[in-house]
Amino acid sequence: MSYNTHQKDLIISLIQSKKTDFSVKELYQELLARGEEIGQTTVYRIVDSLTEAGQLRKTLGGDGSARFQFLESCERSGHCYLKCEGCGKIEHVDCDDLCNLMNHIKKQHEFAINETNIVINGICRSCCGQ
Amino acid sequence: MSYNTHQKDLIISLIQSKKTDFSVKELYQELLARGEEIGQTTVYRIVDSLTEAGQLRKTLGGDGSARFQFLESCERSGHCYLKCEGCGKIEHVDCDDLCNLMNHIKKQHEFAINETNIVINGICRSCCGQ
DNA sequence: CTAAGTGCAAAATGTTTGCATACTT
DNA sequence: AAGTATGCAAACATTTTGCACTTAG
Repeated sequence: MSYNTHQKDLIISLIQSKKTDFSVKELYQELLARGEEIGQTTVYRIVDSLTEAGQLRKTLGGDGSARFQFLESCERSGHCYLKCEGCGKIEHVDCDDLCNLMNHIKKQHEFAINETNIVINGICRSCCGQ
Repeated sequence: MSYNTHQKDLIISLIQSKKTDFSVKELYQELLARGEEIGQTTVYRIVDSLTEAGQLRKTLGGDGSARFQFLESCERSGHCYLKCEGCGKIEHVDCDDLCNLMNHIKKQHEFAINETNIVINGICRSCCGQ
């Protein structure tokens, strides 16, 4: 089983408030800056377990280190994430066109899509104007 | 400018034959196993420059190290990659449903999609049967 | 001949592990 | 009390850098 600890609470409430992706280092330093007491190793361990539990998605940042995104639990079909390569912000999209695409791929290409995991990269509106 | 070297030729012809993704280490060791003379640093450097040039796509492997996929040049809209999480094989898809989805996202969500970069993960037919 | 590329060894970075201590239940 | 989590320091792995040497044009 698993215990509830102060450190887990700290991390979970912090990542739930995040609208962009983040690295372990950023998380750790943000907690330190708030005066919270936590070890870097613990941040690694909690982030890993949340990733295994499917609450975070792990990706590769431009600098080569791992970055994580908070995933709201969203089981239903026809859902994907738009990730801005400018500011790192993640948007959610639910729509019929995506549903159609996924059905097409499943049937025509005989490919079982991992639906928790669809990320489309690009530039969001506010970054585009700059 | 840039020079054509033996090492570049080696790497480019090797990655073009690859149907799955790969790490720098795998590339390096495969070359060594063939008796080719090349330094690990050089593999890193050439793979990096190919990535910058858009010929490779960099992702994060389960073990935390970087993996690369060879991307055929495919500028047109309505194209994406299906990556099997079982065997690592990459398939290409071109279809109208994807085009529709991308138009929808562009217009409705005001998001400029990076079309060179769309990867959908899942399990391919042959891995599914296992 | 000059600019670009290579490869070694060393350094830097990101991540994991061993272990003694502290906390949850 | 027993099992789990924490945090430090050390170990590890991957990737990058400095520099002398080689190669392509």
